[in-house]
Amino acid sequence: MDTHHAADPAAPGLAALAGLLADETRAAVCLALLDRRAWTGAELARACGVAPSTMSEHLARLVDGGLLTRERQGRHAYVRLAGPDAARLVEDLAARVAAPARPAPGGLHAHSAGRALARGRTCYDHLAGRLGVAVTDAMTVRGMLRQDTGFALTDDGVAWLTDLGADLARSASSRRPLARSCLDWTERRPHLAGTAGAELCRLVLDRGWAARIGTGRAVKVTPLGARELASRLGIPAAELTAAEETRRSPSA
Amino acid sequence: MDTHHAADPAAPGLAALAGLLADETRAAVCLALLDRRAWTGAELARACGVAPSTMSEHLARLVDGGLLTRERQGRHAYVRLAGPDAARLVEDLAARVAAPARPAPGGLHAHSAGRALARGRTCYDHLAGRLGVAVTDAMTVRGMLRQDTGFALTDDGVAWLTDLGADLARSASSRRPLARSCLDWTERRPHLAGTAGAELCRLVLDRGWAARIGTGRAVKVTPLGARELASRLGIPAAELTAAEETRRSPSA
DNA sequence: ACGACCCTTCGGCCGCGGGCGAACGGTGGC
DNA sequence: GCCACCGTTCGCCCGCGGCCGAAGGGTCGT
Repeated sequence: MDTHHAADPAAPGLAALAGLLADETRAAVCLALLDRRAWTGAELARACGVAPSTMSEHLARLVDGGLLTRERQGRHAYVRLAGPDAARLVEDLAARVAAPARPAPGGLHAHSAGRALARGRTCYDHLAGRLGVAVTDAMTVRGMLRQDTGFALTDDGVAWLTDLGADLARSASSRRPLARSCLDWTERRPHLAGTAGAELCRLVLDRGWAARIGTGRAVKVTPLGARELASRLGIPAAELTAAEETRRSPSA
Repeated sequence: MDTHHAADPAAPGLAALAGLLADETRAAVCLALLDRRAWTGAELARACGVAPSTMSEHLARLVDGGLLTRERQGRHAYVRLAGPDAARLVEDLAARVAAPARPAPGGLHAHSAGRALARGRTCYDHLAGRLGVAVTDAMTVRGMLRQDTGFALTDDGVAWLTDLGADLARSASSRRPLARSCLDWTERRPHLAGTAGAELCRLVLDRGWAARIGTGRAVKVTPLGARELASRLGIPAAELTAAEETRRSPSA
């Protein structure tokens, strides 16, 4: 008989899950896929600097582990994060590790792409960066979001989003929470995620209040969006455009 | 020059963090340490079925990675989870993997220790198991906790906990949230965590409303505790003792 | 039909790291 | 002072797995 000691039965599963992200290339893949787009193996191989065959094996492991899904279209095989749950796992772990204490001028975000990402981006399916944090802060100040005793929309917040045209019943069948906090890795501050965050992001992009920059995660508030959001949130439009690199305090 | 591609700079850190839990022995260590006690290396080595020298190396890696802290006392070196953040990381990952679809009779929790753990236990510093879920559900029904639009205590909930003697200002200086949701790995349902959950757990144990069974994580509601909690939560005491194995629906 | 392209499989290489036992130092009990 | 015990370090073995290039199969464009 094998000496099977009283170790927690969940240990093998936990180790297997962690093992999926324990490789630098696979971690880079999951981070890249946070943009919610479907990538081909060749694209990912190029982005990570490994051979297509190597990437193929990594993707097979990630798909097999349930983190990614693959959909074949003709001669292409697109891969994307399996869903909000998988995205959240990657976000959570990444947020815990990315501690660029201070994005000093000349430092990490000196290049324009980095600055654009810091200004505003999507975090899988919701808004992040200074844009996401600014909207979240404004909603908190206006009593739509309660962050002092947890993280939940108020009735006012639900009404505001519904007025805006958000379909908050969407995918309510799943156990995904309506509102949850997601820690921003540039701002180190929480912003709105969950189905409400996803709906808000969808609305903002659909109406042209913000637009994607290029093909990545970066988004930019449009003049129309700055006007509309600022008036509906009761804040100066400058807080949303945030052209300058100043940091604001949360204004408790 | 090396071919440094545009892979996310956070990838190495993410891989390193995941790598800490990507080994079965280290995963078992972290799960064992969820009981919030300080273990010696020898104890952990015995529990995991590896040599003391092997365990020593694992612990060194975990301490170095910031997940564990070590405190020396005489010829012993005690190790414990570094704090609520580290505990949360382990909890989150473990909850995502432990999917014992149905604790059928004769199945996973057939033995008495497993049944005791399913009834009630601590999850690092807050209550979990059917006990934790029952209290959380009761608080939700009584309007002390709002789960429909996120997860936050209501003003009533804050007052109820304060009346009970909870010191909710404790460690408010840190960024730890007052209330957050923690997914239970036996019940697959959320229960109260965060500083409020920790305070509630501390109160319940201090007043003898529940007592630890043996030296592990399992806790048992005392008759006094069943009376007190039931009357303060406005539910039948049977919901807390939960001697039988029935499952209740959340009663939205 | 042919070539181009994408993905996958396979064999081979190599380094990382988890495992052990032996040896060493530090602490406390006798 | 001696021994017992705990923890750590070291050398060693070995297997897993990340990496590549070569080869094969599938799909589309021409």
